[in-house]
Amino acid sequence: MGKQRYTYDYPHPAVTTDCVVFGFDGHEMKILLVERGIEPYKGMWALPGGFIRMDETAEQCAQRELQEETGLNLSLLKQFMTFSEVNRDPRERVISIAFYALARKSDVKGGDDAAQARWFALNEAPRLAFDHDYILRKAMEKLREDIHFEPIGFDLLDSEFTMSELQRLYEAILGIQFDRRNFHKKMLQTGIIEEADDDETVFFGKNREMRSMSIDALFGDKAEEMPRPCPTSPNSNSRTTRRWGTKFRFNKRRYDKFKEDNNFRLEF
Amino acid sequence: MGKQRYTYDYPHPAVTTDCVVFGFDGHEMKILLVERGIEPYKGMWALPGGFIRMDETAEQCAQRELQEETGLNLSLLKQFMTFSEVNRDPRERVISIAFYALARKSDVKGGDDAAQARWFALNEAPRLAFDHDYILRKAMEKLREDIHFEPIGFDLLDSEFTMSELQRLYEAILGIQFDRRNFHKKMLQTGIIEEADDDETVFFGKNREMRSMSIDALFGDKAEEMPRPCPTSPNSNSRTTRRWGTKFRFNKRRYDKFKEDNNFRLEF
DNA sequence: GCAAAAGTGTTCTTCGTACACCCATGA
DNA sequence: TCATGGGTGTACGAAGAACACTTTTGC
Repeated sequence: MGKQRYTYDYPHPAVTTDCVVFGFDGHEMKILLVERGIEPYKGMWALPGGFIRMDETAEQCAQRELQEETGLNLSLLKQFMTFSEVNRDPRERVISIAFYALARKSDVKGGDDAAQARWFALNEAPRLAFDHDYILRKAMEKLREDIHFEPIGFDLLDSEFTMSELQRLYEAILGIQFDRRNFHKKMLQTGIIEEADDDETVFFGKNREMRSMSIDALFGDKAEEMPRPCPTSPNSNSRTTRRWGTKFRFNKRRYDKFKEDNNFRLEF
Repeated sequence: MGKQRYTYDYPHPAVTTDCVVFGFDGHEMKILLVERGIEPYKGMWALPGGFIRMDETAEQCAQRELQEETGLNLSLLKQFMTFSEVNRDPRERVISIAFYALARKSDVKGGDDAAQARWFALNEAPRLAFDHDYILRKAMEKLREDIHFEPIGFDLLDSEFTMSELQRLYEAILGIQFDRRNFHKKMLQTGIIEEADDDETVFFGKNREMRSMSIDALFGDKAEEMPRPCPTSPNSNSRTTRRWGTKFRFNKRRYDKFKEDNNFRLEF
């Protein structure tokens, strides 16, 4: 059959989505790139993405393209900016709606169904096709902003994680160093993470009187009567007194309540 | 000459920009709407905006359309979200890149070059065409977020303003009430506004030691040796001892420095 | 003259931040 | 055994938040 063509009274730009997928391997931030198989920029690395279809939203398009090109199926894609420079694509006028997404550690390690997709450490990424370097930088800026208000860090870790992993993650995203003790206290104090040791919910930290925490800084304050594992009493079920490598998990329920209490504003 | 038409191998959506223009009359938030002169939604109110041209960016398009439809020429348009629902326009597939902008009090009062443009109080706005009610709500959410980090409030006031005006503005945007004294102190303490009384720059507040201010709250703290107009000494040039209606102005230079000192993160 | 808005300081509480030592693990 | 990383608490200073009375202006 003959090639179908589409005609309009006025010129229309093409519209694509591009997706910046962040990952964290426990030590540094990674991004997922695909190698372009066709011109333009054939052979260069680029953000996964592609042209929007007429029957899908930008969100659906980004998710589909990500799945097709990298094998990753991430449901939480966050739109952060639309790029509309006139000559950003040599073929024709292309406007790109950009998203970022967060992949779990397991995705980063296992990953790469698609042969042409690869994880790169942020500072080892090659130059990208089109204006994707710029898009990437904007995504990183947005991620830094968002982490002040959303507990996005947890989407980058496995469901159970150590406090040090969490701290390294925040340090990697924000590019600053935290005091270990202050970070630990601050995180517990919010009440949105809990010890994952036993199955029963141990109530750590105080939950009341929580206003706003300046993020800059995720550090402690005065420890206030928090129940702690007493090392003297022999813990029955775990024979080896495991005091190291304590695992924590994110408590979504408590986070939602916390946000509600604080007028939906949460600042780490 | 015959009607020119534009043809593509693959279907292309139409792309528009829409612009949410906020204003503040000293007491409540306003938005600028235009009445639609053509179908669809003829006669309804809508956000100013229109189709993008092939030789302009989305930002340029938004600025141009705003000028054409309302007579306002605002240079600071902030892109906040792109709307891509499949059926948001009955004519064809239309993707809209949305911006918000801030107009000064004088623009709100004088305004309306265009016959079909009008300012509405936020809570008195009619139902809007297309999905513009939704876009408006998203713009308001974004404005609330942004005010934590940017001194956008000042773009809504004239260059000189009273502390009460500023407070009413913040209260209108954030939907909360502040303690007058705490607000006053907090604002001066940041050092980014100064008294506009004399021409000479009076150094108000302290500029050092400024980390992060939780916004929720723009209130005071301990007053710290700030030079204040002494009411006993007769002020020479103004015969009437004017203690009320003190005007302030925004100090951009000091704001930039402040931001730099704080790693480009500013939280009110 | 009365009501409504603007101007101004102090105190207490909470939070941020700096800081040091011990224990476990693995090379 | 030595180096590295994890685990834990306290004390001080800054910032947040609550609070009342007086002066002016406009009706």
